[in-house]
Amino acid sequence: MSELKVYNSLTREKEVFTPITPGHVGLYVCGPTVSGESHLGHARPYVTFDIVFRWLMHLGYKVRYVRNITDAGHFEEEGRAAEDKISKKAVLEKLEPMELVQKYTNLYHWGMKQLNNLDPSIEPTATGHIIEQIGMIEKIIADGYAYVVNGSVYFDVEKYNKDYSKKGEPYGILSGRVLDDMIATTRELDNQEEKRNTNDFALWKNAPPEHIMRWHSPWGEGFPGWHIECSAMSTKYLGGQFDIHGGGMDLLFPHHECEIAQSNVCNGHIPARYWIHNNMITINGRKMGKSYNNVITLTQLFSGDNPVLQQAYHPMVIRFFILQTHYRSTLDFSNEALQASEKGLKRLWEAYDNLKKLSPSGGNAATNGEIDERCIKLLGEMDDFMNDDFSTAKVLANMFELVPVINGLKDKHIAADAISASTIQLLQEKMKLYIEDILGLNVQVGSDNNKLDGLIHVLINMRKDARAKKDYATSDRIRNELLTLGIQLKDEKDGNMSYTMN
RNA sequence: GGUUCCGUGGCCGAGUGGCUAGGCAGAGGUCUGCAAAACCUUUUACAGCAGUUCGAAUCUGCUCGGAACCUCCA
Repeated sequence: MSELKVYNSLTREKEVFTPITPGHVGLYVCGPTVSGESHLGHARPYVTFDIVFRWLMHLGYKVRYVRNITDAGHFEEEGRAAEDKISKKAVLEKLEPMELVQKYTNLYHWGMKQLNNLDPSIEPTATGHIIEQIGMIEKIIADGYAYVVNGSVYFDVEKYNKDYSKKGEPYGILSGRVLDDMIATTRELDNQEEKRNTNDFALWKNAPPEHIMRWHSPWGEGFPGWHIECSAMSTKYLGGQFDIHGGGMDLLFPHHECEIAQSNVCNGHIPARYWIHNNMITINGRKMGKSYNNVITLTQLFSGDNPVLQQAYHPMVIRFFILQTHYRSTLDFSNEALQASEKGLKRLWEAYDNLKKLSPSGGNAATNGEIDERCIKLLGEMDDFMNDDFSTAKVLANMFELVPVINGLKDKHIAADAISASTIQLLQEKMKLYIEDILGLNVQVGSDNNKLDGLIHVLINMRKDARAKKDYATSDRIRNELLTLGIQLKDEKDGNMSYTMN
């Protein structure tokens, strides 16, 4: 089997993946800020890195997957006016930030479950690691790369850039930005007067009186800066240098750049060796994001309750939609595209169902060597595609090429012994492995559907009887009325009937 | 303005020099009491211009168009 290659944003090249500690992988992914509901755009990185997680485990690595919850520090952005109003109320009437955080954390977890993402190994919160963050800031100050002003602490980007450029690690190494150019072109921003230079960023912010979330620190009451939590938590759980750091492309600058600077000062390393970034989901060619007012939340997506949605979409359709493209390409949302995914997934899933029912009736030798070899080739390539920077789109393409073979065997268009028993078995094992374990596609029919299944079979038998008597009025009525309920009967070649449900 | 990237057939999307993914939609056919599904066949491509090459969607340059980041953001 080929070796795993990943595209490293740091070098802008596809590189062979070699873990620092043989057999183990440390994976850190930037998680959500839980001050609002997760939307379709958030689904992308978590599905993307769920695939990375699953594939690394499949390759036999013991993976520690750390994905944080940002539940501190960012709340001043969430509508300051509303916050001021709330602070005048009694304690129980007030918006308690932790209540908000809890609500959206729960909703986020629900969404991840719907999308069938595996739980990370550790899901640390920013509020739970204030001490570690303060510790890191103290170290940065002690080393001379940060300064205190009015109870806030800022990172000295220019000094860092000057010193670390000598090591070949200038500020901007990840995003390709050149500090001198940036100084010339930086926009005017608020609250910049405390900084020595506009590119400096906050490690700790002094909390104004109305700010609800606040902690004691050596510099007074305040809250951590926007980037330090990831450095603190990745260091704590994965070490000063770990294997993979992931997140959305929009985090590349400044978030990951700042993380590199902080961690480099504290730990003497660029924190991760491989940086993996997923691209955005767009809608009408624009990134889906709060500031564009074009978000579709996950609850809306699954319920259809949003004006731009023509219908509800099953979470697995969303997952399939995401997997049909490479993670580094933009993915454009449209009802048409999602409906195409819905149909495609249904087709794949039905073939997979058919495959599970096939018994390897052929002999050891295939009577149609051409098809037999083609199956083996298509299945074998899937491993190479995954190893080639997680090309799920190609894996799915191969699966779809196998669909006509599977359906052909089932409908007897292809002779049962056309492919060998061992190839059938391989097909069954590998499709299960890929569909369920690696791509994580799982269309739950539900275990409590036995009664419904029995009921439908009563109707199927009635229809069979009617057809035997050539009472087509009755047989059509059963079929048509079930269809209006979303249950579609299909007459099979051998006189049996099957059904699918929407 | 700077940094990074993209422009593929009706739609979505793979694809880094020759072997022209895949899905959805469209067309024709097989099967069926009729359907549906399935199966078979099939049409429409590589933004434009110039260059490198025996040969380019794929490399280079220019033009046009679009996006992300530079500010919270997956």
